[in-house]
Amino acid sequence: MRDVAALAGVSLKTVSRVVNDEPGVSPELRERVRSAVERLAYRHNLSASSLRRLDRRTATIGILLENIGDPVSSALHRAIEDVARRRGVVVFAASSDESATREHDAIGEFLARRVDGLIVMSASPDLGYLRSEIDAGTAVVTVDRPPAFLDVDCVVTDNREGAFNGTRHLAQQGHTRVAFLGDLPSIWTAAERRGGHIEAVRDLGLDSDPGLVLMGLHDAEAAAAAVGALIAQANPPTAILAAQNLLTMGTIQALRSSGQQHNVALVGFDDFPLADMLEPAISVVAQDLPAIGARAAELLFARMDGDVAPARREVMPSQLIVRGSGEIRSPR
Amino acid sequence: MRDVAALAGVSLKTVSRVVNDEPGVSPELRERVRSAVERLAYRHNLSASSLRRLDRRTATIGILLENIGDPVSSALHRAIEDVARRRGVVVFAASSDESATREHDAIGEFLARRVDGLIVMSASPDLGYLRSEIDAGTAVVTVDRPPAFLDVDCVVTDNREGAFNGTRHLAQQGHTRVAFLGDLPSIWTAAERRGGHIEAVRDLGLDSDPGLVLMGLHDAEAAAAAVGALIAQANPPTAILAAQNLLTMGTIQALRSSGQQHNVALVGFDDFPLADMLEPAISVVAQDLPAIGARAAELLFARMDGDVAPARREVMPSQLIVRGSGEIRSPR
DNA sequence: GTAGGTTCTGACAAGGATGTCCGCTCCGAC
DNA sequence: GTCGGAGCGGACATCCTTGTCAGAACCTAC
Repeated sequence: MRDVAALAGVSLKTVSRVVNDEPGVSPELRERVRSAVERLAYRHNLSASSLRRLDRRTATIGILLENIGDPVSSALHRAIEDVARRRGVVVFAASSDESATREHDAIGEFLARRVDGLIVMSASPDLGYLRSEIDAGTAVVTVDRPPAFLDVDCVVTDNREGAFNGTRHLAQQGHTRVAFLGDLPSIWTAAERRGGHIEAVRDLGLDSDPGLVLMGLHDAEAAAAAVGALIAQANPPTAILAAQNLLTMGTIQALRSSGQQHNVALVGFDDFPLADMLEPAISVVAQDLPAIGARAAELLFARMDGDVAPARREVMPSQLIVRGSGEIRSPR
Repeated sequence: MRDVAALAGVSLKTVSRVVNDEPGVSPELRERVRSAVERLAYRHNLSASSLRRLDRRTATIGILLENIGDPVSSALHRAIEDVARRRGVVVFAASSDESATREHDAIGEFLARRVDGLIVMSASPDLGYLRSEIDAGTAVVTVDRPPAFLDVDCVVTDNREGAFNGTRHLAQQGHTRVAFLGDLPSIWTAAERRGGHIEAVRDLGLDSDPGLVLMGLHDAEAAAAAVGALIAQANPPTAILAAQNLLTMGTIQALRSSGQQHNVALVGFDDFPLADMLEPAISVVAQDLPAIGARAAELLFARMDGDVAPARREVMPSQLIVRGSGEIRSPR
């Protein structure tokens, strides 16, 4: 910066004025400074700048998702990026892998770099440790799940209603024995979806066999094994609600390998590419991930802009997409 | 930090020593400082730290991919994250959407925040502008594509060989009219894959009808339309090499909607979930994305650690996965 | 008792930038 | 001729840390 000032024949302060687009610099001088910047390949140091400036902003946010390599997380990430980019804000991203300590560590790294805000798909049973950071001015919003022991905005899908609708849809095809496959019960969405399913079972008078509600399935293999066991039993379910992306995949595999894909009805949770190219095509309860991500980012930026309204919980609807697998009728 | 020092009854420097795990502090004092840090919820400011310290490191890297929401980019991102995390390095991520200016802008934002390194899937026809940054100490590695007009490490798949193998595989099933669907010709991988295909056509004496080589297809819809037109023509191809993720999807759609999925052979590029659940299951040329991402990150960190060897180009093999669609034999 | 070494600690400058404040020049308007 | 305001410069404090280096405290050995 000193070199730029020297080359342009102006003072440090004037360079700063030009770099920050502050008024009080004539167009010619502005141009002279810019060309000196160009010539010297000078790059503004945002760290030093944000250290000094009064608002202390770094124009940086951190996002912590379950796994930035999976379709759900990366769809959210992309949506957030688009909103952030419009404001010149850059995004740190990390994966928790559903580990509270990984999450805690990653968020610590973000905070050490003085992010202006955090968007978190929390794996932690207690986000209370963020309270002091919020008091210190860091904005926080959670996505996909509400914040535990912390009063901040969140954006979630109506998982309960989504699962309810999925099970009801299966009931409408005549099924009474509907199995439910869920992720780890510690995950809020998994518990909510189970809740919605059980509600539907109760309200619609379906078979409430507890052996049909399987939780703790976290990947396709576990789901496939569970489905294999389910359909091999004496009184098997005639329909399945697979309440997560990977569980749907595993269910499809298991049904096909046992040749039951046209006999056992299936509704998945979360849409995926080529769902309509399978035989049968897979009916799903779809979340609107781009909308969730974008909304979370908007809420975050609103907070950063000084919004002090009470914490909001925004609930986004899910959509049942009918494709075939969910419309297989009960043989009984 | 001043408050921590005051509370612990030590000097600023001693707090710094504790925070940075430097030697020369007695265990009792260390403990006293730590508890003061805890009590005051003090958090080390890495920006200020990297500003002051001699190595000027921020423990931050930036990665620029085509689209962090798509499976290829997010798989690379995840692999890079895992390597970075082991070193306590945090990752900025952004999408170029194949726009050189978006890429340039995003990289500029990274550099203004003084990233230690960059991993770039470059959409730019000229990365020369990074030379001054490299001289200034920023490490750069490209993935998926080689760096244009810049002498840095890169990690790429052997696209040419992959496409060659795909087309040869189709030829081995008796096909002589093999269509090629490629992405924008400005994308290096697309051009390479076309090159591999054309080489195979020549070497194996296949029909070299230029009307069978379609480039500039960037999404599933474009591919579907192209395939629709191809198979409707008088002398249609009997096999298709779809040289990109989305183009494979579009091809599957088009073949199914015309009922030709069991008649026209198909080999895709890039594996995808449920490829083995389709009918026919889809044969693909698969890249090892986790390996590419991890390797790129390792090269980057090696450079950051002072490796000054000449720039390397690491070429990773692809793998032909046989599932059915590529083994449909030619009717002729 | 002194010399010589550890071991620990703190004062001070520096890193790249911004905010504040004052002062100067120049120009046009009255 | 005076005045006001725009445009610019310069000095200095400050942001939060770390590198340097001098010095204090303590021990060991002769």
